[in-house]
Amino acid sequence: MNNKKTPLYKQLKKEIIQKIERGELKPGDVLPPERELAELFEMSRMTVRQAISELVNEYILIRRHGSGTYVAESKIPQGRRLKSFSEDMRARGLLPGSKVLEKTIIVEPPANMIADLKSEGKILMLKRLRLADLYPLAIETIMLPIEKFNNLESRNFENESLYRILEEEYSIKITKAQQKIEVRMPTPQESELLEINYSVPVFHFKQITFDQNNEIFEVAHSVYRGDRYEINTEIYS
Amino acid sequence: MNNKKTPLYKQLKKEIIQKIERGELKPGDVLPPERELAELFEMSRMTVRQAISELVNEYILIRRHGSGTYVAESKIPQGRRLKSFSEDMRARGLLPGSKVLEKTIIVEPPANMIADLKSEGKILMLKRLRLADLYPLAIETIMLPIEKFNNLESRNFENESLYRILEEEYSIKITKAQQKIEVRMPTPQESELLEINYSVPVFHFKQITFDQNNEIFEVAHSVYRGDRYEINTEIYS
DNA sequence: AAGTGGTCTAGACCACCGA
DNA sequence: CGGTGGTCTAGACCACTTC
Repeated sequence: MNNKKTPLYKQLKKEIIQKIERGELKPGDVLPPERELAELFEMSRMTVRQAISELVNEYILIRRHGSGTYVAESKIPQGRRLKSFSEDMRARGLLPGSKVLEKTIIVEPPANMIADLKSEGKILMLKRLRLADLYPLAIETIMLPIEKFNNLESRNFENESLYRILEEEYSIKITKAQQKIEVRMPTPQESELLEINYSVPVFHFKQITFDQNNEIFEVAHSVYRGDRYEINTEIYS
Repeated sequence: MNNKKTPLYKQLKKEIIQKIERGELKPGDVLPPERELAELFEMSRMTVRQAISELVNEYILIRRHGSGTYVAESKIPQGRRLKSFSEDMRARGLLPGSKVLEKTIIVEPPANMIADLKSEGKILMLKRLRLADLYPLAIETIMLPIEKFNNLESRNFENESLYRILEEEYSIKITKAQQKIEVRMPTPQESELLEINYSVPVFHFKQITFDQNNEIFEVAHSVYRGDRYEINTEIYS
């Protein structure tokens, strides 16, 4: 057997996810029946069901009563995928751009972000104006615990993708993000930076991003112009 | 026993939700231990756990290992499931309500909804003011092709769930919805109905809903107060 | 009819929390 | 320590899909 501390159903979950990642199971493929998996992995059917149930909740598998369990067609519904600003813009047919407004190392995060970043160490704060086809579209403020990312503060960020750097050079895999979306009026500073009238409302996104170990590695606040941005999404029952 | 067709765990789920709705269980309250619920409702503990697990997934309950199971506080993030207004409110710990503003049968849908409803027949337009804890929170305008739903126009809708009627009496299964979310300022009529100042921005949701045959059965526009509503969501890579 | 997932039982032992 | 939720078993029968 494997690690005795890890629950059996989590081991099976991992096994299935890896088969999907390695391409041995492709979208639309059928999984072996639950009874067979139980025999194969030497666990009871209820334990198999717990593993599968969690994967179904994560939209990775789909159950069809009387038919079988299948790998979901598109793991995550279109428009609900976690996208970087650049990816998002490209998907909308716009040219992404970036202008660094601030890049500082701080000890205390701002009051409105402190709740999520109960950090013990220093924090890199990166504030960027985000452009779409050369026009300002959003203001993005990102907080990263600098202790996890040696030398990250020396990077430029003007035209580099932060997520690409984290993934390729710091082996961070982004898995999940929690997002709150509010609507409000812009502050005077925001309306100036975004070049909008004070009467144009904005989206305010507050995002907490998790890595492969389910640890928070980023807290981001973004303010988007309400007159030039809309959210498109698909939801399922 | 109750209805023999309904699974036991769903009966228990309903029981718990009703206790929350009636105020017998308030946010932060402890549920009876699983073993006690099992005895009380004459079912096995695993069945109790299935009911509770689903409510935990819907962010209605929270489990604390070694301590107990609690009713979630209203600020807890909600999932990415397709929810009716009532379900959404319940998940936030608020009491849903409804007031019909308009219920008419029309031939031509309004210009801003026509694109999605290339309908050949008549349309039922239902406009409701949606309440949370008795205060106005949203204005919802729903268009349904009336030819598909015989006699639906005779229903009251004041305190009936539209989705429940469609599901139970017309065998419609809701599978998917496409949503656009914009932010804008309210019209004078909207700010009056929602009881907000003209300077409070609003969310504008435009939703197209699909049934089990992937056919559009509903087009809905909803306008939510920006000062009292926020979207909570999880996204995955 | 055969095979699949859906529901359910009556136990067992482990891991964590709080007094 | 006792009580809680967390994991797990080895069955059983039901409901649905597919042939």
